[in-house]
Amino acid sequence: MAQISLTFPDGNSREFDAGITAAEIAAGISNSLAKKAISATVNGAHWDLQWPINEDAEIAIHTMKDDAQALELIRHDCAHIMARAVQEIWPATKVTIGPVIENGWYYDFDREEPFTPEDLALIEKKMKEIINKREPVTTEVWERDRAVKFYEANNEPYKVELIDAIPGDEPLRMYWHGHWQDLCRGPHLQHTGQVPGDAFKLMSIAGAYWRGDSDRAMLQRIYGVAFQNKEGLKKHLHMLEEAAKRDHRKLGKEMDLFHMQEEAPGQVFWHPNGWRIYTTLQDYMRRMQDKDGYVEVNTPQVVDRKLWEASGHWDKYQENMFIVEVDEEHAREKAINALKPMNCPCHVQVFNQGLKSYRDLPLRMAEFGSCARYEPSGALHGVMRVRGFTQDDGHIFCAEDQITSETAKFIAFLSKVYADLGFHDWTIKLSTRPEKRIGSDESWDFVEKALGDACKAAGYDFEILEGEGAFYGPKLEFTLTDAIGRDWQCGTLQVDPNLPERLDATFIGADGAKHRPFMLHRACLGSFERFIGILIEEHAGKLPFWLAPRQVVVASIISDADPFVAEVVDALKAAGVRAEADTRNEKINYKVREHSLGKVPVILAIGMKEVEERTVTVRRLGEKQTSVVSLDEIVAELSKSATPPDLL
RNA sequence: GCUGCUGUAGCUCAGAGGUAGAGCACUCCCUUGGUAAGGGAGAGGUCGAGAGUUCAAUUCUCUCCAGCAGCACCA
Repeated sequence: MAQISLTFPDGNSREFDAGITAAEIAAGISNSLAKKAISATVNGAHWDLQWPINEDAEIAIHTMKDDAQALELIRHDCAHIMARAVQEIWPATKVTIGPVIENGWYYDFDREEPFTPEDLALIEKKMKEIINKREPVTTEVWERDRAVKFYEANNEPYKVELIDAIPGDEPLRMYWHGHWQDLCRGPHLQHTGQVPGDAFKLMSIAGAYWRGDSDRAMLQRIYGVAFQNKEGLKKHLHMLEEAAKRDHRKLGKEMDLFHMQEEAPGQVFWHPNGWRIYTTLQDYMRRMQDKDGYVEVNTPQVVDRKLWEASGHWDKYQENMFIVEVDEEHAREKAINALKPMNCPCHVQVFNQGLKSYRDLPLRMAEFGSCARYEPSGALHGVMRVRGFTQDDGHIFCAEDQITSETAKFIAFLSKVYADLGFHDWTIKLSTRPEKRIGSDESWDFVEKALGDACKAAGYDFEILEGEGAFYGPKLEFTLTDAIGRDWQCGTLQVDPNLPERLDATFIGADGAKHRPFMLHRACLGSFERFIGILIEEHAGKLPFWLAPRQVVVASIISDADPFVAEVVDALKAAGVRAEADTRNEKINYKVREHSLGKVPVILAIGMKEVEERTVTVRRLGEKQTSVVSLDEIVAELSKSATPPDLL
């Protein structure tokens, strides 16, 4: 028998017969390791304890203490155990796939009857039974024909289709959890009892297309989460509760920021409080862009389809545009317009007015452009995904040799804005040429390199998303991570040589000839609607003072203090602070509770003591402790807090 | 758009084949109270829209609209 040499994590190597399994190696080390082992890593690959090892390798044996491997196996075994449970309860159910995802797994089923929330409890109970049986997990490699015949005989057409999609040279692996069997890449645990029965939970049922294709069958997906122990599960469920508390739709109502209604689905009715945030943010962006050399423009909402045909949007996105038909009395033809879904074609029209010289470039054109897109109904989500929104849009018209420096300039701009808004954790992704594209490879080479170089020059690393670019050019995507670890793609910068061509934008070069400018599409916040949603969730409603719609409530403790309350409010307002009086006939407890729930950052309480001393008692949101400060002092302090970061 | 669920007072929700209820909010009265709900009274609803079944529908059925979760989509 051939010998192989295995190297352990401590650096020691030992000889073994080829074909030995990690389970056998573990057993050779100690009884307890044999029991505790869950899987191995063999030459970097996650390896099932049962799989033979046939060549020299570096090997490590894992136990539940190895988080990454443990979680993967627990979740993957949960998927199988859940599928087995479902088929035991409803034998006619067809199985499809069940991968591990963040925090858990899902499994897609084909079954006539829909699953109900009550079914989840049933399935969980059955899963616990299976776990308690501690049945062995076993695996075999099967011949293709045998596997296909097997699944055909068992009426599992989805599995047959999966086998067809697996490349011919890959072994087909069958796994058994007790008597139940599934086609699976593996690896898996040693027996069902290794899954912690108290650390998983079935979460929800949802529809999902077979193979993610909306033209194919709609399956039923069950989601679950699983961890190594009860505490992990508890922590996760707690995190979900926290996320629910931050939901901008809930906070939007509680803080009286905005509402939506049936008559205008996907569009926001901004209330005074929400509009405060919006205008504060917009004023800030306007100042920042102004400082960064942008000119601001404004372009029409309703634009004839001819322009959209010329830009190419009509072809591609007609379905998603709001169409406006105008039947003018004397017009021969009905005019067909569309609400603008984006601003770029209009910006090219502005650019095209008058001859442009190379001396005008780079021309940075910005618009807080209100756009309308007919988003599919199922995509709508609070203010995060809407049909009417305003982008902090901008287009930089430039020559090819300005792309790198303009990109670097934008990254610096964006980094300042994100920092001012409290986001320090963000990343860049570079999406490169897709399969279907226009333009020469040389031009793609150049532009992709320009974007990458600009990132590097600015000191930022980036991840490459191969083939994810737009058909006309590559793009940078800026993704920020919020306080509870969720990622939001906000900023973008896209190089576009196509639209200037289609809409015939030109400039006169130093050589006196006409040249085609490049266009850089760029946005920093993305849309105000969505970004405000993110801000609300990031801060759980407790916005930084300068962005808070209601900054200070001055509350009287006794009505004799009312005149001084009015004086304090006036002084704060004069100093640029959003202050309001609360002189209602209510106790201070009541007022504090109400304004705390309303996320007002500062409450100033005023009783007779304060009136006499011309002071205020300050209570900050989230703090129980109060402090007494003179009127002049608090006005100076809050006036500073209310100043936007770019004006400090 | 697809699958499933949901739609009752301003908000959060209960309820039932015989046309509705709670708490909070609101209005009025009493209370002037020192940091997360003081007491009392009152007003408030075409039960998402339309059609059907029924003696009778807000309740059952169908269609539509909107929302929620996920999928698909996101120039």
